[in-house]
Amino acid sequence: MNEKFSNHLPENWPGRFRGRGHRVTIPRRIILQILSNAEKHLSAEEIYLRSYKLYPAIGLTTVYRTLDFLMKNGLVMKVESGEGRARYELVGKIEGVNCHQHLVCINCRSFFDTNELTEEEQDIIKKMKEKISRKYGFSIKNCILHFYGECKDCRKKE
Amino acid sequence: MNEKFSNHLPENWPGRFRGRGHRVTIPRRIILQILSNAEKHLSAEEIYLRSYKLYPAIGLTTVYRTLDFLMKNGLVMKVESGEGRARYELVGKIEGVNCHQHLVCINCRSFFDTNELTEEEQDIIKKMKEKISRKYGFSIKNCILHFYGECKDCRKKE
DNA sequence: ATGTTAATGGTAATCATTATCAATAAGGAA
DNA sequence: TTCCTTATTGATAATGATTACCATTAACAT
Repeated sequence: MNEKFSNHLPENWPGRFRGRGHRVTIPRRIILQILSNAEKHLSAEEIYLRSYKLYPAIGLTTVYRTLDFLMKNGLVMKVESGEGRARYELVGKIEGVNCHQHLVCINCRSFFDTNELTEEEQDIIKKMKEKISRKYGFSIKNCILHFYGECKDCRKKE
Repeated sequence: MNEKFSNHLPENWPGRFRGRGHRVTIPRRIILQILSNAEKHLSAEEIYLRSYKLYPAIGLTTVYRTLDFLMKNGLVMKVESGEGRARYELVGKIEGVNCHQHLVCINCRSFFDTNELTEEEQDIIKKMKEKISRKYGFSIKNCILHFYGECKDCRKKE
């Protein structure tokens, strides 16, 4: 199992929801489960297909709505990187730095997820986060470093 | 004039195009001009509206196609940050680090562009870029650091 | 067990982006 | 300069992801 994708949910997420007038529903459970087992970042449609296997009553609309809901509650991050559709990933740890890197090919749009940050680099980013957070009054929940360029295959073909 | 947005085009971009069987056309000139004068990152539609003022014959399709063309030729970077539409910015310097930061509100989707990197931080990112570049055979042309969170206004409203 | 209302799911609508294709114009050759 | 080839354009239609709508359902506080 890829360590990078072994994120798990915060201890008592159901409690956090119930306390705020939100409900713990089957779609929410299922989608969180799928995201926490995912081996890569999934698109809404991929999540829908996997949910459907576990719970055929689910609708695509609900998937979108649930992802949005989870995002606004700090459990999920939405990532758009030029493919024409968004991908979603679980935010494993609310506290602490969680900034990995995405490589995007500007030609074929292929997409790699990497995690090459040293501790020193994570630290720099953490400080950056705090500085910007203070300055703009933003409560930053997550970050991603996007690198745009040409992938190995596309470079060969030119 | 905001220093951050005073990027200008590489010296002889028309020559670079002509040498490769590409043509220097009115839409390409105009769109590059608009991007190089832009005070912020523009969406395709915004670019279209500004182009239209200078050259009403232009079509929206051409704007999209031209942006794509300029992107693949390393002059423009496309950025998607969860608004539902992409934004485009000029790549001022092909060489050198050019990694600024985008703040995106996961609630109202507002978008800020900042440039708070110290020289030390730019340096760290440059090294990261080179490391990843080597490891994955990617020719990285640009990067952006995305911070996701809640903006000042949305935090007040809760 | 019950009532309130948050949440769901099917369908239709929206909106950004892309495909198509005939017409146009950039720029090398004569 | 004029002509020819073909890269590029622009209008329209098509696509595909995401969102709006609304009647129905089901969490969960009481």
